[in-house]
Amino acid sequence: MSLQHAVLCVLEARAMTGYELTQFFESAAKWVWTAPQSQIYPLLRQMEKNGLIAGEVQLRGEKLKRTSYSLTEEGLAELRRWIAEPQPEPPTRDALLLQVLFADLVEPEECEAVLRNHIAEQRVKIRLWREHEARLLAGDTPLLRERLAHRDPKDHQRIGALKAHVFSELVRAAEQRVAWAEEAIGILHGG
Amino acid sequence: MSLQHAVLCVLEARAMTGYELTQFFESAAKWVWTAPQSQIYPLLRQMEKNGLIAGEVQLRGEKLKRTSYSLTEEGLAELRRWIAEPQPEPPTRDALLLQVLFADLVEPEECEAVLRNHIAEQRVKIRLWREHEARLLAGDTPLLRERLAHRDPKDHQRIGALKAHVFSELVRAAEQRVAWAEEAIGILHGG
DNA sequence: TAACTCATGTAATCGGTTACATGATTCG
DNA sequence: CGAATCATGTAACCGATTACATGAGTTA
Repeated sequence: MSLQHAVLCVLEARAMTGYELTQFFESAAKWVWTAPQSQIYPLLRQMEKNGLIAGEVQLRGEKLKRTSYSLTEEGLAELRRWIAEPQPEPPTRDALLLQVLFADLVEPEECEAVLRNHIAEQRVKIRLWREHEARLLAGDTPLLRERLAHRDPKDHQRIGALKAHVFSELVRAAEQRVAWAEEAIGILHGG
Repeated sequence: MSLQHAVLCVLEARAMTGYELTQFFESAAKWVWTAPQSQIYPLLRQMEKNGLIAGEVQLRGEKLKRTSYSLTEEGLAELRRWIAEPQPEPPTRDALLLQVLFADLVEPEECEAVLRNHIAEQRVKIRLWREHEARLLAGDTPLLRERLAHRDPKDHQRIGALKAHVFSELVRAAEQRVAWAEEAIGILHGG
């Protein structure tokens, strides 16, 4: 259950409600972890039960309650432990590579269409990640600001650079993938 | 259920038993799709029920039966359909990137250890994939030979090149990842 | 004969996906 | 007033993981 640690990461910046976390994790492509709304709420209750986070019920209007969750000491300790521990590498399961591996079963044009579709999707992601990278380098995302607020100012630049570096990896990986797909199209047509 | 299509891919080369398929999909790192043994047998029965594959019971010795599965017409048609259809891109869920994103919560040395561990793992994979790539270019893997046997000889070179290109992507992606991790270590120490 | 490989099975559990449901509040 | 947003929930299902179990055939 690694969403748990992704949630701990986000809550380290500031307390959030299930709704806010949902928006965060459903804005899929933009970030490094994704989760649907239906996973968030049960997980939050479970994490609270385990003492990793603490919920504070607030009132909005007359009847509407919302629960804002924040990290406990225990939650922060668990997060630190997790960050410093090597995680098992996920098994490879890549549908596109499988499709290209057996591309000789279909017409070259069919495979080319699949690859071009992939290229287009990667380019969308590249654009989003690049924007995010630039904003991180400028120290300009809301979450980053809130995190920096309780860190030593002399570390601010380094922290921002490290975060931006993460998104530069996403960008470079996607660019590499685009270049590869273009080469594959060449080979398809007997290049 | 995409393991289904990975199984169809493998069976297109030649008929196999559940045991053979298990070995194929459990030799994890080497290939582009992974699955544990417990997934294989139930899936094969289900695929047979759906008419995608046909099982032929063979005898080994007195009592020992084994079932060898091969593609049906329907299975091949489904495989062709799947290969030519764009697959939804998997959501990003990258533990290492998450760890580096929040590396400022731990000591730089702790994060460096995680990154060095990652680099070592990538290097192992790179070596395996490179070997496989070379063998594919030489037309030298058992499965490739069996596939080429029932394809037009004038296409052999192109098919091998395309398959090798897939593994070159795995290699390049892993190399990129290594380079990135090394840069990250530099930034960690305030470079 | 003991160890290893061949060969097939099941059950519990987990994390994630899809889909549906409900009601309050705010905004145009 | 109606639409959009805020806010939380549940249930069925799927693919994958872990772990355990069984027995026949082969080899040293």
